[in-house]
Amino acid sequence: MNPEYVRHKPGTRVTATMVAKHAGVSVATVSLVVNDKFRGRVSPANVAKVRESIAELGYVVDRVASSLSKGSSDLIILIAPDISNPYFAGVIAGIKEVLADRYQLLLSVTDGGELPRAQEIKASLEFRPSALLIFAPNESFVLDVRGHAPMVLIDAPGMEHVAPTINIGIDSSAHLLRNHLMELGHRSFGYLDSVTGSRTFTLRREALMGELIASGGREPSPTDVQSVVEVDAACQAFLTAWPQWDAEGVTCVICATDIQAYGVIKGARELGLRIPEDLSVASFDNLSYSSISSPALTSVELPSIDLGRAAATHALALIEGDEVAVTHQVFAGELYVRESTGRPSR
Amino acid sequence: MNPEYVRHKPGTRVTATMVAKHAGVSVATVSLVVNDKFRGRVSPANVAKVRESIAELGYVVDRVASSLSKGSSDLIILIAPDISNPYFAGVIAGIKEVLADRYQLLLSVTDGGELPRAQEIKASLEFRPSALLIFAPNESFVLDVRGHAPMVLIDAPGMEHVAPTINIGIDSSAHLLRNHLMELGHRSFGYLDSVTGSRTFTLRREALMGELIASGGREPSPTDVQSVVEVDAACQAFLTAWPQWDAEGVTCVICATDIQAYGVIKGARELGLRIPEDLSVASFDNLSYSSISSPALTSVELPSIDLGRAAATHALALIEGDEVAVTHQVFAGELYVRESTGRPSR
DNA sequence: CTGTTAGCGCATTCAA
DNA sequence: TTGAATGCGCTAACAG
Repeated sequence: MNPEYVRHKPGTRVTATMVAKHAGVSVATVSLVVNDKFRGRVSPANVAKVRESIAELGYVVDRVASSLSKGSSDLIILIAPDISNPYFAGVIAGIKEVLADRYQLLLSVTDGGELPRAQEIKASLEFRPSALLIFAPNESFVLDVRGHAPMVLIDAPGMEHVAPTINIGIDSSAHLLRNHLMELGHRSFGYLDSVTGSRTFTLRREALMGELIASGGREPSPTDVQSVVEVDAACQAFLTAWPQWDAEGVTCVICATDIQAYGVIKGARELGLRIPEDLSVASFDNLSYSSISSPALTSVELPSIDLGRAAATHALALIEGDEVAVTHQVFAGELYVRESTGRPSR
Repeated sequence: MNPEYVRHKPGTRVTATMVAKHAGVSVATVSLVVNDKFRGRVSPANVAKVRESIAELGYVVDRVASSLSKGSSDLIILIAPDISNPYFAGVIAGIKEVLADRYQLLLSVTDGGELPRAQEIKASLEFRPSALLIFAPNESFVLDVRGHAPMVLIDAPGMEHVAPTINIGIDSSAHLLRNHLMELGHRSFGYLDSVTGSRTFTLRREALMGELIASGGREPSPTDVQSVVEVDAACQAFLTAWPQWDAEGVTCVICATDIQAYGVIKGARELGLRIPEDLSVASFDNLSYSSISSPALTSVELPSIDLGRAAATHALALIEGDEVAVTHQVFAGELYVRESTGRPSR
């Protein structure tokens, strides 16, 4: 009961026909004006009249009808598994930078910890997007969807044969981290994985643990420790796993993401463990918070903005129909050594 | 030159007509089946045939045409100023929880630090959304837009007369923080604001500084210290302001957001300032990282998930056309006192 | 139960 | 330079 509100009045919508009538021209003329295609096609007088009428009536183009007519919406859809990870902010920033005003970016966010499902992708396809950017898919369902719209995969190692892919240099990152940890003298490693078994995460684990074990390290049980990408969930997972890990001599815990590493730090604090004296912690992402956490976190940078930029650039090329020479790009990250890793004291 | 790719082939799109022909039925029947309205209207045999054809041909509904025909898209648009603030993740989670599968959530993200502009909102309107959720607007342009679609404002203090609004209890939050800081003995306060002069931020500052000054505190120059909501930007802003603040006896810096407080912590660390002995830091948001920062951050919780839930619930009610009794909700937050605030040593 | 038909609002022919 | 006509693919009302 707030009479002062201007409530939504269905049926009140202003159409091009109404504008045309108001301006004394035809719909075609209105269309030309709103689409900025009137040069040399519409008289200045009519352009002015149409613009006045648009302003006066408060007309906005119906993009739905427009898209139907044109056969495609100027929409690029990003399907991402878990926007709660601040890592995405960087990716999104990179994408938006490239798209500018040419395309609207639509985010289709799956639920926490879930992978993009076929359903999500189908639903996105319904919008007739100009292109699809899919983050960290792991299933072959992407195959079903090919051919419907230009598609670029982001952080999808092992799927380069399916569609153009922008990847993170997991192997080189893992290598950097391994060198660092082995040099410090660690030999027994716990690993906190992400629950979204997407390929990028299994690969982070495999690449790193593979290297560590090949160098003489070992991974004690439990080996299936995982959580969603949230501080508290990761903390819980760590607290549950720690007694066994501790018994088996773990001196270093590596996490799939920085956020989870924060959870481990939190858990370690609760247990009274000193970092890095009693336990070293390292992870992937290098979020900007990692330099001010307590202790500051040793982390491998995964260049988010670059990923976004490259994916968007690639998508634009596909839309334009250009033959794209490079269909697989990899961005390598750097290792940032901070306070959370040190020599094991035992 | 990757021949194995299935490239996007324009014109290949499968339509309901093709499905109908393939299944030996009419388009109307296909429509009924895909929209789950076939009970008692289509024979089981035909339902099966249609479903088979859909699977075989890989048909997906054209939501654009569907929306045009129905007169409305099942789309709810969230216009947000700065998705890089992890605070949004909570809001989005709350919204998605309520919308479930009934509506698609479209995020229209403005550029870093920018407010939702009229342009953004106009562009969103073009999609014929079922509802609009607008985060932290500050301009009266919202007035121009009223009546086009159901609209709910989030974190928009002072705009309750424009549209239904879901707010944070800034006053009570400021009050809690003031009590805490005055009790500790602080009297001279620096304030690091957000650049997006949206009403929620100016209010955070006014409410808090107003109370502090009324209680005998003071705000030294510079008073216009602000940054975007990013760690490094905030760090820079702090480093620039600090010499003067220091000279004028500032013992406590308050930030508009946790992220910015992390920047202050980072800057203080660079300067060799001990927190809280030399400087206390507090802020608004209470992100989950604030409990593991170094030092852990004293912060006022602003309940993000509740905001999202309430906004979505309200939007659904507006869409259904229900007369909504409560058009203005406020969610109060709690104060979390941690290590970053203490008695001033001078 | 099923098919036919008439728009939805716009962009784009094609004539004038 | 302009306007009338056609169709984008689908849904809803209707007639069968």
